[in-house]
Formats: sequence, C-alpha cells, structure tokens
Amino acid sequence: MKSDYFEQVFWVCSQIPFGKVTTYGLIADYLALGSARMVGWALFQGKSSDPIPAHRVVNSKGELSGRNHFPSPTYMQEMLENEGLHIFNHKIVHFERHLWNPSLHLQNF
DNA sequence: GGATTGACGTCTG
DNA sequence: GCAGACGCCAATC
Repeated sequence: MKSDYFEQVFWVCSQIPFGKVTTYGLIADYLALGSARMVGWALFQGKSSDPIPAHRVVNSKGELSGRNHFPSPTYMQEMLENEGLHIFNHKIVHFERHLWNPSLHLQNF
C-alpha cells in the first residue's frame, strides 16, 4: 500500500494492461479516494521522475479530457492508437470494450 | 490559516 | 436526454 495519493494513482496506472484503459471514477473508487478529482489532481502533479501512462486514464465518457496537459493535444490519441485502440473526435471507440476495472484485477492491499 | 484550484462524477431540474 | 450545480479532498497561493 502506497502512502501518497500520487503513488497510488501511479501504481494503478502502471498496472493497466496494454491496450486497456480505465477511468478516473474507477481509480477513485478502487483507491477509495472519495472523488475522481483527486485522481486527476495526482496525475497532474506528476512529480514522479518516471513518466506516467496517464494516456490510459480517461473520464467516464471515454473522452480524452486530459489531453490538454500532454506535450501535444494528439499525444494521448497517438499513444492509445499505438496500443490498438481507436480514437474518434478525442473519444475512445468501443470504450467499454477496452475498459479495465482495477477492482476486478488488482488486489486491494 | 483561509480561499482557490484541479486530468471528474453524480444528482437534480 | 441535456444542462447546470454541488461535492469531493489535497495542495498551493
């Protein structure tokens, strides 16, 4: 179990399988942060030296809401397409199909 | 120490 | 079904 919120979010993001995506709400619910804002906040802080696979984290609508904070607006889309996903209008196609629920695959410890 | 902000979610109208 | 408001908790100013 991590201590800082950022480490928890980072850990969950790191555990996301290739070609899978998750939502802020699921991470918040899994980590019991209480609100999805904490997830976005933690990712935005990005104080870690290592890059975070935040491109796999989207909002509940499957939209790349955080693309604005990436080096380029298309960076997130490029990464997701590189993993076999399809992005249309900054939204994940068949989002539910690629959705990955941390609480169903990760151990809560 | 109080007010504001932040990659969102859910509820109500 | 869509739009607006509130809540959530930590960090920063």
